[in-house]
Amino acid sequence: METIQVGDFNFQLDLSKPLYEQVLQHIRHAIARGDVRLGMKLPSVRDLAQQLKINPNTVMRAYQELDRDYLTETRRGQGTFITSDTETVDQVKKALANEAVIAFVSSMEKLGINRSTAESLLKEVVWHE
Amino acid sequence: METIQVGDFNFQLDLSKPLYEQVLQHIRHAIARGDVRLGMKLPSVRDLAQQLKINPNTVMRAYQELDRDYLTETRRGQGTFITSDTETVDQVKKALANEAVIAFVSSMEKLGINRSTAESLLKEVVWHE
DNA sequence: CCATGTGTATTAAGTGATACAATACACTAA
DNA sequence: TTAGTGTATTGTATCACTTAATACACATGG
Repeated sequence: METIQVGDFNFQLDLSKPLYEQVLQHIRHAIARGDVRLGMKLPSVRDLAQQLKINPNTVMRAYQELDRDYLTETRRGQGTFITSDTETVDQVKKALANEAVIAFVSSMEKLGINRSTAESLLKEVVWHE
Repeated sequence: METIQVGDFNFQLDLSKPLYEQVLQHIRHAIARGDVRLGMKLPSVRDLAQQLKINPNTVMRAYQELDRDYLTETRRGQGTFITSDTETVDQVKKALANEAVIAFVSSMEKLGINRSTAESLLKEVVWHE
């Protein structure tokens, strides 16, 4: 799997999921983790597309979704900029974390695994951070 | 979302995921939870298809995947039967649980959330079982 | 043997999501 | 004015999924 570095971002694209979704997630997670400077300008649609060797429309779709969540603000003729609002970032991060928690609990319930067993399973896992 | 009862199974199909995968998961989870009698016969391909209002080929695909994991055994001309081997069931259950755990940990890591914080988030969730 | 109920295989067709390509337009800054 | 942005439209291609129709293979019970 090829890794492409663009600015502060490390993209790893494959065909297991839609490309626009992967681009979206990479940037969203980078913002949520605090790995990028708030307020910074993202690469232009054409630029990122060229570096990732994908279609500009695909990048645009990812940027539009970021805009919808107010994680970025797009200014026509200028570019797309990461929000400076810490509040928004924190909110999105919490929402994503919550989704993951819900998904996990749901999986455990579907398998008929109770809370304490699930917690035990979690303790057995090695954590890379 | 419509619920269709077939034998011991409660199916809830939608268009968010492939149908064959949903059928597969319903049955697999029912087996893993111990909600069904081991050794029992599953509905015939044509029968289940008719009741779920989907194509027999789609059901067959689900059955074939169950067979691959040895959760069922298909006998030509007779039908598809759930395994009686508790070992196999337990093994599949563990594998599915492990997948879920890994997915959760991975999500947390991508968001830059550490182990103890993740555990705290989990504690806040209401558990329905 | 035959009828019926099983699973299996093949082929064709339709649909929807995704992605690409080409092009044109709108806005901003230098 | 020019270059660099985002935006919009239209068409095309591809792939996964699903359906449909049909035929075949095997097992069981009359």
